[in-house]
Amino acid sequence: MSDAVQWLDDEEMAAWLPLIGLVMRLPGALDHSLRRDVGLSHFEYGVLAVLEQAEDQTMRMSDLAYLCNGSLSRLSHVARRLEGDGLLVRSACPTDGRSTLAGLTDGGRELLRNAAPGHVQTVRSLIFDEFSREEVRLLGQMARRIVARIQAA
Amino acid sequence: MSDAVQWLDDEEMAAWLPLIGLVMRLPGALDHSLRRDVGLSHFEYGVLAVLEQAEDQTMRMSDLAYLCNGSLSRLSHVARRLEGDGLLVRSACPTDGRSTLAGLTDGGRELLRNAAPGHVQTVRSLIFDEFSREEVRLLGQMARRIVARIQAA
DNA sequence: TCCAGTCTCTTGAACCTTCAATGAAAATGC
DNA sequence: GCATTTTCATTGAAGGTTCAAGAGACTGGA
Repeated sequence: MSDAVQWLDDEEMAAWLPLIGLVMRLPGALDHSLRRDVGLSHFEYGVLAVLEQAEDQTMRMSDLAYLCNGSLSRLSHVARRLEGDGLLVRSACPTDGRSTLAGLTDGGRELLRNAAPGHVQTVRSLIFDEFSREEVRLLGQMARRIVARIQAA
Repeated sequence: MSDAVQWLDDEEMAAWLPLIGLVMRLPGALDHSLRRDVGLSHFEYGVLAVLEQAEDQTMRMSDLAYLCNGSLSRLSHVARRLEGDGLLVRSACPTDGRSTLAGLTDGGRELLRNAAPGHVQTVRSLIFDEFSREEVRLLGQMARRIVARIQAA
């Protein structure tokens, strides 16, 4: 029986612990600065930001959830709150009766315009000020490969 | 006035989006497999795992919270639940009346023994099976630098 | 010694996410 | 066509996290 566990060795541990630290602390850090500056969580900000890039600033809920790295249920709850705050509108999809389209409102656009500079500055100070061009490329590539693994699982 | 925003260019975006994807999806993935296998969240598992490595398998709540990448409040709530499940005990610190010591119970040790192999396997399949030795070293180093930035902020 | 300030931890309320159930519409298979 | 299955989205409940407040214990200076 070869069910012996291949434990993490010291080198692997020395990489794993900081990685866990990163994934556990970064969302909180982003939440904190966005909440302070514009009263939004990072996920809420992400929803609006993704929508802004979309054609007609409109997108199906499922696609939006996928691009925002969240569950459809989570997005649905968040969309209800954002809609209540006048930052987003939902409407029936004309071509598929099952789908709902989420669209950015003028209020949503304006909030993004106010929020974006501070958020970019936060992101720069946490990430891009620290790394060289080449390191940034590498970091992105590694993150992409891990996300692919997660999605495959 | 030089308050012009230095937006993220394409290369930076191409790194930032996957990194966000990573930090938003990895905790959920770890939660999911641990919840399925042993009924614990990743944070709960982390609390027990950190305790296991500690001297006397005992540690002050604040130190534990720090090493687990969570707030003291979060740890306090979690410790109450873990204590209720008999996985952990809290006791007064003999040398500092403000502090509380958290210690691993036999039940906690046993649960860890059951949970660890599957968890290591999950981590391997998501991270270490994907990267070379050198890449792993780099990933850890980058994560460490970002965490340092977060803590400095 | 005393007291103001700080540190450690807990608590309850508010809020958010997850999970499972549901309903409606579209696609599939016979 | 019709029944079945799958997809899309919402909902309410359960459970977890955050935030602000507060209790108790230590510290250092007057």
